[in-house]
Amino acid sequence: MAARADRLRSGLGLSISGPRLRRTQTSLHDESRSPLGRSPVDPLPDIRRGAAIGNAVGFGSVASPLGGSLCFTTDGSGCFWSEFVRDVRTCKRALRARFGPLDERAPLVREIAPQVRAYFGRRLRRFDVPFTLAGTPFQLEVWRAVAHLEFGDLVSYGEIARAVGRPLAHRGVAAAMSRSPLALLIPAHRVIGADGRVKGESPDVQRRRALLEFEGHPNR
DNA sequence: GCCATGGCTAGTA
DNA sequence: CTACTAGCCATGG
Repeated sequence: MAARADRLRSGLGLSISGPRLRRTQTSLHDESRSPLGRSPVDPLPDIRRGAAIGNAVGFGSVASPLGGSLCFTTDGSGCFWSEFVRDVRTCKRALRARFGPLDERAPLVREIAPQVRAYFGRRLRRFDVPFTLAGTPFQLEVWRAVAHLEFGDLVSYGEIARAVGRPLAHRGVAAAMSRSPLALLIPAHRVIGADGRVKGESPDVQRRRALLEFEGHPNR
């Protein structure tokens, strides 16, 4: 398991990779072209919890320099959902309706929030947090591989496909990306087309572009 | 199982 | 550079 992840990490990020941790200040506060890509209320529909229900669901939010905030939820063993939202209150309301009371002081929340802040401050290369993911075996492998990408890395769908041992499954990788339950924490924005451009046409691409710009890759 | 649908790709024009 | 084409693949209905 670990061997594959390591192989992946060392093998990735070289072909299309660009500058790392370079300082680029951008006008991401501009709400007119909001990078959030989703309405404040719709992020919850497809949350699937992988673990058993026990304690209250943990909740955390961190204001983002891209606008809005990154909100996330945790259960006993890991983070199982994260998304950029415009309005935290609305998000919390929806989450409570779905999961009941939220625990904003859960240990995992206290562990993850600082990392998110560090990322926004450009002080974090890669998130190191436990996930509770529900998905097909293929999705889990792909998500895990992508989670190893670091700040500023760029790889193609095909490279991820090769990394998980399915050299021709690039389209499957794309599908898995679009279904990732963890925005930012699983850095799907670092996976782009082999031609070096951001793929897709949903409003979601704006957010990925904004994140890439934040990480030093303008004009993608 | 068949079919449509994508955050795809490499090749060709 | 763009446009089109024929492959390729994991899901979900």
